[in-house]
Amino acid sequence: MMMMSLNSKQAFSMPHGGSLHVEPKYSALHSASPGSSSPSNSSNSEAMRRACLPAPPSNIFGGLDESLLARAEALAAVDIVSQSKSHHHHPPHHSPFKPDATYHTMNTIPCTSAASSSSVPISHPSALAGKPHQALEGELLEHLSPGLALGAMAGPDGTVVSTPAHAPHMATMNPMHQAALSMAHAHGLPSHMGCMSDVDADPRDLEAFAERFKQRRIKLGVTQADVGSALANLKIPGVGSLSQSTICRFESLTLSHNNMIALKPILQAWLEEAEKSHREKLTKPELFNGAEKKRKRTSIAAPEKRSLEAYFAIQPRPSSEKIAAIAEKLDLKKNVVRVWFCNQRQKQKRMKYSAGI
DNA sequence: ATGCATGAGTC
DNA sequence: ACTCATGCATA
Repeated sequence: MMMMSLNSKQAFSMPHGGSLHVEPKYSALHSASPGSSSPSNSSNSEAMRRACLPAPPSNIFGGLDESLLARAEALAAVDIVSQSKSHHHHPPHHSPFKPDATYHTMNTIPCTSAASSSSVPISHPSALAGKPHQALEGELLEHLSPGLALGAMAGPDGTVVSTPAHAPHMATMNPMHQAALSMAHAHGLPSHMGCMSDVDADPRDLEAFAERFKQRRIKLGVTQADVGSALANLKIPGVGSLSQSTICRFESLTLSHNNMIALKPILQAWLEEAEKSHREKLTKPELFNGAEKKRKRTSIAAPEKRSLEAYFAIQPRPSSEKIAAIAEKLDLKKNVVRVWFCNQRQKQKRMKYSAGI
């Protein structure tokens, strides 16, 4: 049984948790941070966020609650209307199943599929709305117009990526990083490149490395999935395999800053190993296999998603009750809604210098 | 490439 | 119950 595929992941997790504000190491005077308010970085960033978000100073919005919500809904509605563009040939797919398709099974088979492509036009629908709301409890739901959302046809197209064209940010974000992890240390490397240390955490370097990594990986004819599973063969203490998803996210810089930093040395180690092996025409395609059950992925229909986004813009951190209410309104399972909000928050935070928030 | 989900560690 | 790192499933 593959029992190692589980604990190996935790190797990178760091003990920073939510608001653990420690590890002030690293002289914070590397690269001047741009004007952009640093997104999320290590340690206390979370604490700060929390200290800022739940700030319902006065009820200046008291009377605006409704209008705000209405606006959110209007936005969602507009989306629906302005969707029938011109040429689109897609059957208005509506979730055929009730939002209850969430069966899961503990499947622990390492990646084995292959799929790799280039071009990474990352575009994220960052909802930049930070109105500290809170007084919109019951009303919040009273106003939602599920009829509108549900009634309107689901966007026939899958192209919902209305990239808000982010500015050509110059990178160099907050250099408030903490070195790599304790374990997972990259081993001695040839270092004949003379331009990178495995312990640096400069976003610019990360970006550069990710790019080089991808190119060289492709040159070696290795897929992201291959890299993921090959990682286990490196025998680095505490480092097991990773999924294609993670490799992909690393290459596209869609991981958190900390995560990028933690993974870099490992992937760098792999790259060097792979190139070495390649030179000597020696490959070690060690792959395991396993076959178990599958998991059905819940699919939230476009209309519901729009409503969720509208709510998110108003209140990114709804209370449990609110979540339950929203879930009911949208006819979704509460847990699905909760997870959706979690993922949405995570997306907003993920690395990738989003324009100025 | 990404959406929805799980689980460990926190708070 | 949340954040974070990850992963399966899927477009």
